[in-house]
Amino acid sequence: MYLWVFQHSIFFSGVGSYPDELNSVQQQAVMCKDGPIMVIAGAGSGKTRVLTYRIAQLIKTQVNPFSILALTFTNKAAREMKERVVQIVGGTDAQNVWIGTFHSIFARILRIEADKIGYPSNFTIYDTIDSKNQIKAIIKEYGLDDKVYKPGLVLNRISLSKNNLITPLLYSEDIMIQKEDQQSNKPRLGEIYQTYVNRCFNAGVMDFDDLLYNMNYLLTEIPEVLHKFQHKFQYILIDEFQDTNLLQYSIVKKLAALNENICVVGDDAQSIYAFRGANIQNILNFQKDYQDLQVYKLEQNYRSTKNIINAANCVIKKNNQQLHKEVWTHNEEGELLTVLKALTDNEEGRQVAHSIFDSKVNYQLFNKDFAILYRTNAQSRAMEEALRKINIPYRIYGGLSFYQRKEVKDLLAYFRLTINNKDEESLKRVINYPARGIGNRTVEKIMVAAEETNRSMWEIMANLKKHPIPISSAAESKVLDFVSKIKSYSFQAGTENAYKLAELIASSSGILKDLYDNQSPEALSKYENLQELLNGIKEFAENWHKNNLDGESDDFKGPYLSDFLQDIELLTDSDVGDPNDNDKVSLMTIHAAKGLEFPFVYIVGLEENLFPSQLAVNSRSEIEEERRLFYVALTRARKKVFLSYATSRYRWGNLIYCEPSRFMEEIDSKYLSFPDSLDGPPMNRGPQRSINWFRKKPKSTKTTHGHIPSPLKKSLVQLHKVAKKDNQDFEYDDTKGLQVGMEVEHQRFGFGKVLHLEGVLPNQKATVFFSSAGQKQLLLKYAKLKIIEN
DNA sequence: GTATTATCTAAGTCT
DNA sequence: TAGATAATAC
Repeated sequence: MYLWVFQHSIFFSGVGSYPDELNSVQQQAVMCKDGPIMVIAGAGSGKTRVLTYRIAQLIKTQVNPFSILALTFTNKAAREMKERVVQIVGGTDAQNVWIGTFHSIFARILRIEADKIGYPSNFTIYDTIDSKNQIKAIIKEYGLDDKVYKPGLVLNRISLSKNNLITPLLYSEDIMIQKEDQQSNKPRLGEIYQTYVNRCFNAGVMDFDDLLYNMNYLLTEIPEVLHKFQHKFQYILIDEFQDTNLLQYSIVKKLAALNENICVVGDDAQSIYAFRGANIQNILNFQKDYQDLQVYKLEQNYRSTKNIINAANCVIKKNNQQLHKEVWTHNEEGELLTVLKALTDNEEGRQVAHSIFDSKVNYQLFNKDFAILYRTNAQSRAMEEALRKINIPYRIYGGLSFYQRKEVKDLLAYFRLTINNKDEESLKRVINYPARGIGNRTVEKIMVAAEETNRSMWEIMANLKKHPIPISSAAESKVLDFVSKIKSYSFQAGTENAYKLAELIASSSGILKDLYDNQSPEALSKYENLQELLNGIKEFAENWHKNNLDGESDDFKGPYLSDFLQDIELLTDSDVGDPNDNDKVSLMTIHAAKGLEFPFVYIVGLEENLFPSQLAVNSRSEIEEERRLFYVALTRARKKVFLSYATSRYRWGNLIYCEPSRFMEEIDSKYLSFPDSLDGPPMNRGPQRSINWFRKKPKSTKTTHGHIPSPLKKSLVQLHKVAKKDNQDFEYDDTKGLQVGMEVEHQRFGFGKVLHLEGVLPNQKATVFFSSAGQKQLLLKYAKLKIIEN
């Protein structure tokens, strides 16, 4: 409380402006309190700063934090915004502002209002994998060819329809759409769409798009809800407005219709989600829809060097479709952008890794100062391997997240089924895992019965006694066992603490045992992942208690399992960071990098048909989107950009030759440097050569940077020691002369004793007993065992 | 109904 | 290359 007063007194002493923190345009955008406002914010021009100070300023002028709504696209952006508001106005007020992603805020509202549109408030959420599986099942039932009706494409089309407010009915009535589907030989897409929507509804489930779609539906169909939230949210702020689609815009417009206190911030040059229905048109429409709109342009960049800004401007200039804007900076000129050329994708990885190593030493930087950005997730592997080889810690954002791993999804499916018995994808996932004798035939019959009666599979299963279906009595009793097991979980979900129940489910469902009994290394790591998930729940429960102490601290046992599910359902793994251990190189797609900044940025895979993507090269508008993507990538960097490409790479399992990306050529060469190839790492060099290369100062840094910092030598020696140690331990196979009875060490299983040997050398197999992991059969050429003693 | 093996085929970006 | 699916054996 004291803190709160203190913070506010500082505030009021500032007479309401922030000359030290904000430039004049930023100040105007912050101080202009009421009415519609649009801020066109160039890259690095302090857009988040405007948003956060604006929220602070609103609170300062006595606006109730509960009536401020700030919407972002990513959890990360939301979290950062919240943190920064906390810094300015203090904890309590900031916590009360509704800051979140479109999806999470709407999910929160829908939980409260779900019954008004026929959903249970405990609805569960399908992620993309679940949605695809559901669609796959429908395609199969219809007897259609899933090579024509590719589930991913079908989902895409359904998603785009929802985001453009096209219902299944409108879809099947639209002549253009029907013609399109006929031409692409997929006339039954509309039917699939309708069935998919029905199934989700019957299962009490929403997919990502439904969270938006149903929010809009709620506001359209239930006037009392519309009025409630129109009155509640007096001030609305939207981040990354250029990425909103029609559906999102429709919702926002409805919410803001009463007060018209809406502030949108965006940059058309950074619109990179048109493929998902994002509509640049929204920016233009906004000007039409709000006649008394105030527009502010932020053009001064505070992030990057002149060279980077100039290079980025060269690129974006090639686009026809754009609002006029001139981004400029007062920052230093900085270094030229360095172009790296490699022969293969793996070589590219090596060069980038070595260049990072080198820059780290030359400029005395941390790992976390570097980011490697790529167009597609598949490119991360070469980078990972190279970084691992020279022992540079890294962290991958995106890709297959923790929550998308099979074993994690399996356990979560039990949780989801516990909370929402009707959740069909979760049901199908675990009904026979671990194996309990309910086979495909039985499941199919349940699905048929569900389809015929327009009910969920669960309802069929739970009413087997009253409404039998043609399955064997053995199968029936197994199904009933399963039903009663889930029912007992569901019962406990209302009384039991999340962590306790989660543990109970993990063990009594048999998942943990199944993995434990299977002694393969894969199962071991899956087992560990589940333990990690359980630990996560434990931590969640503990934090939850801390955060809710002031509230209902009576003898409340919560949080419940449903609280945990709601907390994680919309998380992606970029949200599961470990804050204590964050000195790591970041690897991510450019899409994921939007809104972030790093001192040194490596943009890799700059090749035709990769970046720009081959799927985009045939249309002007898609090429422009790729170009904006490149613009986003360039403007992530503060100090220096490296552009790299390979002249060949493996794709679809075979080697293809690549040409440098057109985007590189669009940068005026006066902003580029091409290091003499002799100075770069030579191809196929052995470990000896690479060490020499490290020691030699590369030309690129020699010409642009004056001196080598003095601790260079020391760090070099240290880093090499680490790298070497790692290699010696497990890279070399020194199991020649391995005999029964010897003590060995394995990278994962630790110490063990050889019980048995069979086969001859290239394929020799050993049976080893490990104290920590039990008995294993290992192929020597893969296991990389190390002999400890005889 | 279950487990193992063989074959296939997919790889664009996110909530 | 790896994960998913189909085919096969048990």
